[in-house]
Amino acid sequence: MKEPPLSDSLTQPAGMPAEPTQAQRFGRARSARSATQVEDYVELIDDLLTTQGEARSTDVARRLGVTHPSAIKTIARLKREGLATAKPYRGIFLTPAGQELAHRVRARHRLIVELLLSVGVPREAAEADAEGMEHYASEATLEAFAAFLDGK
Amino acid sequence: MKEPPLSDSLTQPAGMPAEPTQAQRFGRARSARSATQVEDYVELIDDLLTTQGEARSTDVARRLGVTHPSAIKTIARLKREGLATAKPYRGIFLTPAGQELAHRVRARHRLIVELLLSVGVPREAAEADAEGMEHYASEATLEAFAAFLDGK
DNA sequence: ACTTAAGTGTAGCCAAGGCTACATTCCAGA
DNA sequence: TCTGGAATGTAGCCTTGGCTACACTTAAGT
Repeated sequence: MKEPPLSDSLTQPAGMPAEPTQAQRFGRARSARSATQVEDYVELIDDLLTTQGEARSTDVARRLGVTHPSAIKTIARLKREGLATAKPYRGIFLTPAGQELAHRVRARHRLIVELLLSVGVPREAAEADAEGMEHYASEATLEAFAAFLDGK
Repeated sequence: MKEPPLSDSLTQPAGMPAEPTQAQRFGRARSARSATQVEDYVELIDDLLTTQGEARSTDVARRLGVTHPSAIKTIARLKREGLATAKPYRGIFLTPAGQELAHRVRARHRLIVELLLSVGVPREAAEADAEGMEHYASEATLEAFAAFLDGK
């Protein structure tokens, strides 16, 4: 999935038939969708590296609930994108870029879980739903969440 | 994408290495991801039918920001799944099941936008982010949102 | 009544991300 | 040391959901 051009964001005159705006929104959602995979993997690998000292493809597969060939294929994509490195039969490691991304993703995840909890979502549901929702929260939304939690 | 078995949900003893739980969460997120497309289309078609009186594939394509062959392909899927009907060169219509789904999806969308607004997310971001997040909100979360908005 | 542009449909390509089946490598215990 | 099972890697298939290029209807304007 190649990201669509996401064309120029002309501000829409109020009250106009806002088709382009809607199309942009869907476009943004599609881009986010294609990034979710990369984000989940990087976060998980970072987690494994810090808690277990190593990240092996089977561990990644098991934690994600997919078969190991699926995991390996995606890890290959991470390598292509310069986020991870791995030598055959050795573990997986993150490049600085990968680590950077992992930390950003984790912070975002935690923020969203916190917000969900603070509006009364049960812990289990908050954790589960955040797993999907986190990939769609824009900067503006994250800022608002932080401010809300702060002012509570 | 076929939905994975989503294996048995044994409740996890607290403090244990909660791998299965995490795998289940990712599994749930994957299922949700494959449903997003269907939900978006059904909601949009319903919207076009009520506001324009008809839903044509090019309109759907334009509103979603994709080419019309892409739209047609997905609409074919809706037909396969019994959510929509269409005769060549005529418009697209929703079956009762499709309408039911459309209404549920729209209600959910609105609820999420409302919640985001109520915690201080700017309108534009709320609308855009809801487009992606809505597909991941569980029943428990939606109930919590409703309760939160109610008690405000 | 024709012609033509817009709308609609079809064919075929690509990448992502699942899967199963099979091959290879590693390492621990006999 | 050697050997067998677990871990890892590869090959090949499927579906989804994008795309472009091309074909066919429909309907509108002259």
